[in-house]
Amino acid sequence: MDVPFGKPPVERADAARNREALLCTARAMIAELGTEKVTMDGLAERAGLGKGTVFRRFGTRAGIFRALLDAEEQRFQAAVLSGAPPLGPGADPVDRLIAYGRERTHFLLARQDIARAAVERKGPVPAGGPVFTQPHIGMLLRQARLGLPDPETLAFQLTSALEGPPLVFLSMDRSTAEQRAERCQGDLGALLADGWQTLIERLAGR
Amino acid sequence: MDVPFGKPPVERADAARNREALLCTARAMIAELGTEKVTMDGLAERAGLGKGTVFRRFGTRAGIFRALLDAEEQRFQAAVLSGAPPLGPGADPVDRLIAYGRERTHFLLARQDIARAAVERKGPVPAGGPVFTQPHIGMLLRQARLGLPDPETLAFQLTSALEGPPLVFLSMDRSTAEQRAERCQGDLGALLADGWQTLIERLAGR
DNA sequence: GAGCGAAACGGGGTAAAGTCCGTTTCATCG
DNA sequence: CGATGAAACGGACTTTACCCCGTTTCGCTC
Repeated sequence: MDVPFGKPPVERADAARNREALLCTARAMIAELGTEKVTMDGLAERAGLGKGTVFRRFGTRAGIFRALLDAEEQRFQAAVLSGAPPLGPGADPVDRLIAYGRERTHFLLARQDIARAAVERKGPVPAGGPVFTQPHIGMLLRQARLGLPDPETLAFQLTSALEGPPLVFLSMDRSTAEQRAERCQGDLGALLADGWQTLIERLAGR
Repeated sequence: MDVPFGKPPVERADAARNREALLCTARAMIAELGTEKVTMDGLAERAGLGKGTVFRRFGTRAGIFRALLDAEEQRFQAAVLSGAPPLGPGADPVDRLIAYGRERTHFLLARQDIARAAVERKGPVPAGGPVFTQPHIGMLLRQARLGLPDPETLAFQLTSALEGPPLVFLSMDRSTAEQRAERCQGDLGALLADGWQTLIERLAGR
């Protein structure tokens, strides 16, 4: 029985350089064309690299966007895992749930285009987000001791309620959402965050 | 100002015949290859028609699956709009909410492959489902007079909690879900239905 | 600083969705 | 019936994600 990964065989210098170049070019293209128009060929050409390289680096189109989100996602998760309460550990679980949802809503909404482009269209879960969100919500639900029959499943559904709107269901033409936001004199983020809070508070019987 | 559609210019005979043929062929191909492997070219060829015809008929790949679901979806909606309580009108709104979610869960799960293939990967909402589900949930939430600050947004999020798992988030390799189902000695449908019920009951303060 | 194995690169190749437009077929009306 | 305009058809064409594999570069070792 051997240790699987003694060292994650450190990335080669050229590879690292190219990844930077690609991410940088990607950001530029997104800024000037929008995520829709970023194509693998286009990106490769504009970065002065081969198409094969792009795929080797990111595996899939969505992979590029995931990579772009990665640094921020790390910071977000760090804030949750070891930051200040109520988002971080230490606060009451229900308060943490509320804080998590509010924060996550704004996080996703602020990066909606890229986040949406980062969801893999085939294969497993919309990667990245849910992978962290679901277990976290599950843990907090259990800690909160709300007498729920099946916290796991509920965590699954709450994850969907939280990330679904920004990631998937909000793909409805933006107008609908924005219209409602205007009618309610609040931005969409606030609406969703408040909705989440309501959901959790009721769930907790407050 | 003229009346927009005096008559929805009745479908031409050949068009109707071809649509049947295509739907029929599609069903056959799904049964024997799975939804993944159903391609527009393949379908056209196997039905002995041109590719252009397939697109004219269904607009998009997802459109085929939507068409396949359509009849059943109609029946489902009819049961909700004018069937027997508690799914249909007449029962207490909260009971209707619970019934709706339970029924919808099973409906979607029983057709998961096709339902998933029917979601449009670009453009507006995952068509079909949410378009009906969201307003319906919204209506029931309002009727229930639960003192919710913003039933509309909540309806949006609950729709995501309800349809997200079967349609999107459950794309996680089936194993995960099934493992949990086994561990909990219940099928996934029951788990999700119970989860939904819990969510609504707590929301209603029961 | 030359050799070597592994990793990265490049870009042509494939498959599948979706578009276009010239041709064919249908339903209607004289 | 036969003409006629609208709708449907077909299949070549375009675009893109993703694959493959021969070639190049890197980093290490002696």
